Amino acid sequence: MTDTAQNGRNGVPCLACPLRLKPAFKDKTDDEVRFIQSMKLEHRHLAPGADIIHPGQEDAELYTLFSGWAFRYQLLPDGRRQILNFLLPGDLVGLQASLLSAAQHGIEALTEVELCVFPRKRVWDLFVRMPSLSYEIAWLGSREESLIDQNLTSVGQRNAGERIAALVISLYRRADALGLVAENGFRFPLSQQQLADALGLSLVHTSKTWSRLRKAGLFSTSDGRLTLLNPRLTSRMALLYEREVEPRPLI
Amino acid sequence: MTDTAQNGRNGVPCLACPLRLKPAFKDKTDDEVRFIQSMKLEHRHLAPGADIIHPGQEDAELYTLFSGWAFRYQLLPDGRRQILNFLLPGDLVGLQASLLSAAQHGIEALTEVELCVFPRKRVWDLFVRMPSLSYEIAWLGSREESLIDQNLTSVGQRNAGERIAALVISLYRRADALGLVAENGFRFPLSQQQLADALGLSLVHTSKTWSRLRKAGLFSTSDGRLTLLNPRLTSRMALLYEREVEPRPLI
DNA sequence: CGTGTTCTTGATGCCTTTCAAAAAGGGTGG
DNA sequence: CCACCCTTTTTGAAAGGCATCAAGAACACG
Repeated sequence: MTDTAQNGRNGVPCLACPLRLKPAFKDKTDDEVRFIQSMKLEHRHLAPGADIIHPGQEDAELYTLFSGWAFRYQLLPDGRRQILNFLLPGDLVGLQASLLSAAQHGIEALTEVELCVFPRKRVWDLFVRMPSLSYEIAWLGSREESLIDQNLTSVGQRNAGERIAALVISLYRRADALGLVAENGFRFPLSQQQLADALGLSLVHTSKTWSRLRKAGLFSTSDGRLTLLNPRLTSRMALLYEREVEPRPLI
Repeated sequence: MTDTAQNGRNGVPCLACPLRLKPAFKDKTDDEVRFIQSMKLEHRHLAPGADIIHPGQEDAELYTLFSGWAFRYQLLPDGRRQILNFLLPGDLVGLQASLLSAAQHGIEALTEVELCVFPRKRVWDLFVRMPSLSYEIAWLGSREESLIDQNLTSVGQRNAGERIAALVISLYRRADALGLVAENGFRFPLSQQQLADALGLSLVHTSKTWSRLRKAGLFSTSDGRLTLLNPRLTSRMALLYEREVEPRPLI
């Protein structure tokens, strides 16, 4: 099913990484890819719901999400949960946690995931030995910050319908850049509770608004997939204008 | 009034930077500080309300905030504004904007500010020549992301009173680490409109909740200063537990 | 085919927004 | 120093969006 079995403990060799071929990612020199390969400790496979990083963890490793979806979240002492952002294939996972002394958030697998594991200790090496990669890591960190900025703007300023539209559009575009969209549809593994926690809305209100937008013909769902029926209307409702998705580094 | 006049266009020499002495910051080697000095193009002085980076700007420089307060924000097409985070002395300004091809946000001076200007073009040099500094820049980027995470959690999960309490506590702690607090009071230059935009609340509701918390004895304001009268109660209302403020790099 | 989870729907209430206008500051010029 | 104007803050009233409570429907799974 995955490549793990055929390729053993380290999965696909980085030089032959299928993700690298996607238009979403920038080209790398062989040197860089070889360095990445040498840093890669393990190819890890986790089940849906598994903890990738738990809140407060002090020895979090750095990962690249090879396949599947995950999300980053923060808890309040009384149990309320905010989902901060979603992680899709090619995204760096745990950069913040691997740089800071303790993780200020948790990361959980949303679907089955495969992770390329890079030991925390070697991140420093990378900065010393591979400036080009370290620059790209900082770039990816900034890109993630920019995504969170947008989520914060959404939660702070948009109403329920606008928030849902914005989230759907944004995930659609990211999935599309990865070649995961077929006939305007893509795998959409979020439960309504997770949606609610990402949007800063109650479960009930999320459900009602979600079905209102479906009935309005913005999108449809079936079998864990979401199909965007009216992208124009959806992005207009979201007040979210197109932005070029420039290719990004894949570490 | 400021040191700018006496020190000319480059302000205080970095080796004698008074900020560096504060306990909030980690020590640096002379080599590192000299490199920073050599990268510093200018010491810039701006008035309150000035644009430091405007939304969409493609040639944003990198700055360190030497004195004063600023904030980062994002606009929706219809004019709604979300303030993403506040910047205090010693904070890196414009990292995201200087790495990405176009700024996804604006940055505005809240008070008079002094900025150390580092040319965008030389950021790459820094990654090649000074791995220790590049690592610290990535670290500071992650720290900023962590602050935004907390704001997102606040806006998504806390009610009006809790949000205000959390913001006040968080700014208090940051100001305290910089030695800006005297007798539990510190300069608090936010208008209620800015507060509202940071909290994701309407101006009216912000005003009412703000005065409710004042009357409840959490804090008082006068003359542009805020005094924290009941830190325990405030942080309990905010559901915000203490966290060690570890010293951070000052670039 | 039970049993637990997730999703849906209805009813109620409150937190927050919106509308409106007065009060309080802040700065300028006479 | 006061009159005047503009911005910011405060307060009241009404409406609405969203949360909460509750329970039934749909679904997944062993």
